[in-house]
Amino acid sequence: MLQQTTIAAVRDYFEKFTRLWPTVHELAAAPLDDVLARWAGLGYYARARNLHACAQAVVSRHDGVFPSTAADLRELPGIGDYTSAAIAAICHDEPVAVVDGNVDRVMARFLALENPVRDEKPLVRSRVQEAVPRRAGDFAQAMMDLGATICAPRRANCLVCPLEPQCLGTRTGNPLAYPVPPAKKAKPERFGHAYVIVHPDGSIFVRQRGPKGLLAKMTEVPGSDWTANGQPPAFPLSARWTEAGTVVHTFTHFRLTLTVWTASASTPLDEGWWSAPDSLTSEAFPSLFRKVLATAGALPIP
DNA sequence: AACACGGGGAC
DNA sequence: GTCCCAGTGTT
Repeated sequence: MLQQTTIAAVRDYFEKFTRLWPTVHELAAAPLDDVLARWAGLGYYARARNLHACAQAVVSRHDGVFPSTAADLRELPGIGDYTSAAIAAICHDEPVAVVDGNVDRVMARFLALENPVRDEKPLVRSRVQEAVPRRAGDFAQAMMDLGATICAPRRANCLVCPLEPQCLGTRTGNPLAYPVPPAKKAKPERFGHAYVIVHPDGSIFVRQRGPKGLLAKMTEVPGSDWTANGQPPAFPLSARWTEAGTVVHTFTHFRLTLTVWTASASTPLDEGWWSAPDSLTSEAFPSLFRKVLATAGALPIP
């Protein structure tokens, strides 16, 4: 959950997940759709699918017990270089380099890297690896906490930093110049339409998104493709359609503006289901579609 | 190596 | 508005 996501955003989700599925066996046995529904709103939904696949792999390949080494952990779904090293170091004191975003920043400053740290991964990893002491887990957490509290994104606090005597960044006089940001490109704009069909009994017609790509397998309301040019709406059924407003949502790599349309109808579309008002909040809606439903007046403003 | 992949909190 | 978060998987 904490991959690219702050503790503040994760905390409530973590509490609910561990209460609902306290063991790897229970998580492995849970339907994926339930896991996705509980993940809804947290983003990066591949993590939820990986978490579920990881639990199943631990049960099927490892008899329900997590492997102990970074190399073996690295084979599990959703466990990459960082997470495998963090588990091995913190749980078992394996002497491996644990490099998260905090450590990237600390090392970019410590080494005064002139290139974006993304392009210096091998160097950073090897320099951290050389420094790993006997208490590898404590070292890993110390480095991450140093980045989180002292060598922070907008403040370096060099006066209280234990690495200051050997830090090249502070020696340049402007440690905040590091890490050098990668050249960023503008976010494209996309546009589309969302169709909120309200049944006379108050339920909303929803469906599941496709198995791949953005927001895969999450719940949505019917809508158009999201293209760069604004197209007129193509309503999915004949009814009295009303424009309820627009929703603007920023994804990682583009900005989307959806026009929200509502109509009353009782005929379902090909694929999907009617979701009653009571069940609407437990559907696997990403934040985008929560905004759409709020704009349509079908959900309280989140 | 570059890109796809969400959402929110802090400033 | 911008930046960045205890990154991973795919191409």
